[in-house]
Amino acid sequence: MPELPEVETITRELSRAIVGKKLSKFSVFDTAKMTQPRLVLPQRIISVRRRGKFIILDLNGGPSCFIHLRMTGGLFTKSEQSNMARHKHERARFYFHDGSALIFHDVRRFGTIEWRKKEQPLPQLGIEPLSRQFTAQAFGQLLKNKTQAVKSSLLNQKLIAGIGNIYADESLWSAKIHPKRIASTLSVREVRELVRAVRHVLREAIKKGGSTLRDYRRIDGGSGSYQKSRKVYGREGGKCLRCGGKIKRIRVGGRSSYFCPVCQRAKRV
DNA sequence: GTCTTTACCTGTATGC
DNA sequence: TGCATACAGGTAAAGA
Repeated sequence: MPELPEVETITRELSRAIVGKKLSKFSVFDTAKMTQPRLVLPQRIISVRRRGKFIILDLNGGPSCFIHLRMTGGLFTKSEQSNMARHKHERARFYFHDGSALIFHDVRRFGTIEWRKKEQPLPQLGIEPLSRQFTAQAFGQLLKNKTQAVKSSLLNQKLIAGIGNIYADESLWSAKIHPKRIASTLSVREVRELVRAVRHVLREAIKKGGSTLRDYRRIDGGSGSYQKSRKVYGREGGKCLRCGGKIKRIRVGGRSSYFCPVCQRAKRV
């Protein structure tokens, strides 16, 4: 499930692989979900960047291509194989002048590709958690009126852009905060600790190329390795690596949430 | 307006 | 083996 570290990894790899290439053709195969854009081609790819969980390809003459991988989407580069047969889950293909291609693969068809002008705003996205703007003060302001569970706030892309289920659980464990704590009841110290934890967890995950638990793959088909560093996510019944407590799974906002009931206590407010 | 639940979607695991 | 069912979760839309 691509979250910020996975999307950042793909963005960096794509940047090395396709910036400077000339896009000569773009084909959509899943016409029920995506429309064929009106594009004047060829155009050169001038940059690949990330905002939240979006991957953005900028062309020299515009528009830009906004890709969201959602649950099972993936981007794969193929050298000299732009004429190769299409896999049943391939949803779109970018063809380049040199004969190479970029494949958009998505089993569950949640992923999106949108072409829009660079200056056209993205859906409202919150603070980038790895930017300077993500301070304890700024985050505290965002949470101060929130009566929802802190985990739901972490997953709210309008507040913070890029965190998904895995890294929300890992960050809350690192900060010793129960996922169901009401966001507005966090102390200044706890908010500071959570900001530190989010930054730390995301940075470590990027260093390891993200987490490959099920579907996520890098652009050459390789895996990330942060799944080996997970402390709680997917470890129901296992021992807490900090206190030895038994990791529990509960549902928060309709999502499976893993935590240690011993060192992430639900505090009375 | 805020928060929670549901729908979208398909492969995989489980139980009968 | 074959079928039914539950589950995974990012996001938008519907419902409370």
